[in-house]
Amino acid sequence: MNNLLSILKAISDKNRLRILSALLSHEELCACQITELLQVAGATASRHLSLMVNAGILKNRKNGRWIYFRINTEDISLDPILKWIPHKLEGSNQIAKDEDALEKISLVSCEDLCRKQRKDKTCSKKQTGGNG
Amino acid sequence: MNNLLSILKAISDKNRLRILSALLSHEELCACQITELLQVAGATASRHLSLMVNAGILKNRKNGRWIYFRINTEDISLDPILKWIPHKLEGSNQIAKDEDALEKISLVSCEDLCRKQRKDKTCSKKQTGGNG
DNA sequence: CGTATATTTAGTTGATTGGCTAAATATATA
DNA sequence: TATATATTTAGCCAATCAACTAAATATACG
Repeated sequence: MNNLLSILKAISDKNRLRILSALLSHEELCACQITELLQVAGATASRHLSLMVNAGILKNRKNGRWIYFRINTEDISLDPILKWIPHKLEGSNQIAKDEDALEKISLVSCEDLCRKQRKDKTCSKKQTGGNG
Repeated sequence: MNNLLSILKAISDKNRLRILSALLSHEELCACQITELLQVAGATASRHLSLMVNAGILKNRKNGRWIYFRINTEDISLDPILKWIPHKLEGSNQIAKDEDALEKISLVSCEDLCRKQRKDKTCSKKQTGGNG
């Protein structure tokens, strides 16, 4: 029961459903790509991802500084729900937008993507010290 | 997406999963029977039930003072998950206990069950006035 | 109509959760 | 080794949620 509950809780959140849907059509995505897709702080994306890993829905693989996530296809007991979800997501506006965004994100290397995110983060900080 | 989310949220709670499991094996149960099963306040059971009705998972039917709930079998898009859940709940201790409890609950009429619950409620209240 | 009563709705409270920033933990590279 | 940097963890805050009690809303029945 607790196992099932952790699976259900891991997918009953908008952003985590978006992650799942992205990985159902993209095999493997880097943490920075997920962060870019959701447009949240890296720490926030990381928390969602580790929740899904802990629930057994995702697996990850480290490659240097980057960590790649994918659906855990080893647990075949998940097959039915992983098949059902995209069916219920058909026609979703959000998912369609995400697919567009993912196409663009996929074209950029993780290095470039992370550089951009670092810049975005700096710019969004309040300019307390001023620089004029 | 919001439709799917409301379904997932409606089943990603321990007590609501217990309700669902009970109705997967019992066709139809009265609000007072669910209340008895969960051992919560009637209002609490009612809130869980209406959440599930709003998500489209359950339907209800009024019969005099009693309201009976059952799985909404009209929405066939729910079939896959309704089949998957009991599979993932196999071997759950909680569900086994619930099945035992339901056997006993089913033997009692709603009138008797509600009378018992009224009595329980009265007894659990603090005896502010005293009666000795 | 008036009383009893099953269920729902309102309103409150404590726990959980999703978001953020900052600090800690790897990893690559000079 | 020291620096840069991708990700995770920790700590905080606001929002959500599950539980309760009390009040409101049906419904049965005299």
